Amino acid sequence: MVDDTGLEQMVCFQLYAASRAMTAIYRPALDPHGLTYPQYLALRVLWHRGPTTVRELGKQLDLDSGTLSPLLKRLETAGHVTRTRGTTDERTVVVHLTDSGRSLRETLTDLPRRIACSVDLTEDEFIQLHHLLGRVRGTTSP
Amino acid sequence: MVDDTGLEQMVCFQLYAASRAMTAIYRPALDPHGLTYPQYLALRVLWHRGPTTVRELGKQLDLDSGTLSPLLKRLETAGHVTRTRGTTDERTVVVHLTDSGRSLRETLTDLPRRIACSVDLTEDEFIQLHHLLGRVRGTTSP
DNA sequence: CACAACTAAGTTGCGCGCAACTGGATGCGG
DNA sequence: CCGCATCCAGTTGCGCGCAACTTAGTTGTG
Repeated sequence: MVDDTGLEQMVCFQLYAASRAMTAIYRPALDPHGLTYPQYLALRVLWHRGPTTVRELGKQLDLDSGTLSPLLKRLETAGHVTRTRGTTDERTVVVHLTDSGRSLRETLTDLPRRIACSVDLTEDEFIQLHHLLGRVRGTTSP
Repeated sequence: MVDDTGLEQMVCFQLYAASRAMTAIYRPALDPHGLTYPQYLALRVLWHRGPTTVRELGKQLDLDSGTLSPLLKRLETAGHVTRTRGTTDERTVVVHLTDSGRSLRETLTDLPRRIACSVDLTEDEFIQLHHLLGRVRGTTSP
């Protein structure tokens, strides 16, 4: 099982493959609503925090404006959010949920739970995985 | 720390963010050689297995021809591999390393070790993480 | 106040991922 | 041997990610 590709490499590939596998699990649930997984993540932040600047969305999701600007524009044309210039600082753009965007929260409310059930990990394993991924993120991003 | 976004959701996002963080760590090491992380993974398979069909590469990397065909074409124009039709089965395409592709193996030989050092996890934590990611992959992909 | 340094968002360009499809090769049942 | 389902790569189209750059607005400093 452990071949000569090296354990660390394997971990990195596993990360890469597992991440894609997880978003693949979300896809069939999000597709009917015309949402992608990153769009869903952006909506989650908005559901959680209310009106949010692009910059703050970027901090929460670890994405830059090069990714977020087109993504938010698509969410806007889909009718889920509006984008308005900030009043005090006109450089910023504040993203607001529309009724459509808010209503998605309820229709998708039990999604994470359903996903968790389809992934065969125990509660403890979820916590361990969460902890380890947090450490990877913590030691790599700063 | 655990807010109302739900633990499973957090794990999924952590996976998504950690995967991108890891490939970001590889980037500065691969960039000078004009390689991307997925290209590096494909080369690893070729280093490990020798001449390999596109289909087998897809199985190893969990990618389809829609992703691999252009990737391999770029590796070919970069001079690292050649692609030739299979002799017995002319549907298949066998990917061979060139001298250039083989030489990369030596220049990048200690890369995983260096990456592992820059990620502050213990040996045990690497093993745990590897195991948990394997379980996620195992329970989601089939 | 003037002006440089900085910042926020957007744009461009490129390489993935993945769905949907195409075309050529293979194999298998009749 | 023929026709038809199946399989392998490749192509197309679209949405990320991310680097590099642009534009517009803000802040700080003399």
